[in-house]
Amino acid sequence: MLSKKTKYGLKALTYLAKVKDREPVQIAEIAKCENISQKFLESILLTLRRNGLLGSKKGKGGGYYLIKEPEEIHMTTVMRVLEGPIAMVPCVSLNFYEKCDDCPDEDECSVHKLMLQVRDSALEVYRNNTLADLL
Amino acid sequence: MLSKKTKYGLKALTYLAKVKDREPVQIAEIAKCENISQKFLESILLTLRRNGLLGSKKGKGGGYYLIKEPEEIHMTTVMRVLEGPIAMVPCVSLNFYEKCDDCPDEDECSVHKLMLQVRDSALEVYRNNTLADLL
DNA sequence: ATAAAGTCTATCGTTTTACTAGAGTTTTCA
DNA sequence: TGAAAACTCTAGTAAAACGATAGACTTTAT
Repeated sequence: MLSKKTKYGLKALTYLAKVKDREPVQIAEIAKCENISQKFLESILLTLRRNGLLGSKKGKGGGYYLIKEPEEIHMTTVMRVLEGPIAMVPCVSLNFYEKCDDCPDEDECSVHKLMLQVRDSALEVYRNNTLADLL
Repeated sequence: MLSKKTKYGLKALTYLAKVKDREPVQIAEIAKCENISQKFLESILLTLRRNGLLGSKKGKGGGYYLIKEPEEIHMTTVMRVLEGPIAMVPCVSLNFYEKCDDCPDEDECSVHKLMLQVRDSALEVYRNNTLADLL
């Protein structure tokens, strides 16, 4: 299941992508328009900023804004930042690989075989979509 | 993330698919060979049986066995039984559709757009794989 | 009859999720 | 310059899900 965190994060990014001239937008505005708990959204925007997807401006008239153009923001990045590994199993993860402690031989493992395909197909979708494609 | 339940279930199905003549295999044997907690495996095999994927024979010499040929067992079925909906979000689920309570318009929703594609690509993988393909 | 094996219900500890509280910091603008 | 607006950050928490375990019960082969 997609976490609410990812869902809200995507919605917020989309919202910000529609803003003209990358003017900073206040958390409260996004939260209200997208029906998101404000405090929760705060922490989500914070992680997006820490991971280089958003910029922020403090003080009166401040807020969050996109740092890159929507065309440059790939869904692979967004998903990895918000949701974590794209693979459903660590043993087929590109960025977060981990060997299974059960499972003596990966090449013989049916789960491995199947999940490799699932990862590749998901990856293709995420690679073919930027934030601009979702507007 | 793929749940252990699904992982173990898949391994057990694969194990059973390799058995000659569909002889019943005891839980303990599968648990031992695949490094799975026996009690946990019990409950998994039970749900597989309840959902028509396995048969069981009670008493001495009993156990679980495949009810269909591996070629007839599609991964779509297995995944839905063990893992639940294939879609990452209820609003794009074929079998478990639910409207989002936030989100006024699905067609305008960026999450919806993206997750539709992810669902379709996953579905294609699961449709193209039967248990026989994983041996 | 007895032992082997599946069935079923209940429980339990841990982790994750979704969210909240509240204090602190920075910036703007009157 | 000072007060208000707005972001930053650290904790914490309730509820749900997950992974696993315990134990009593039922069925069947021999």
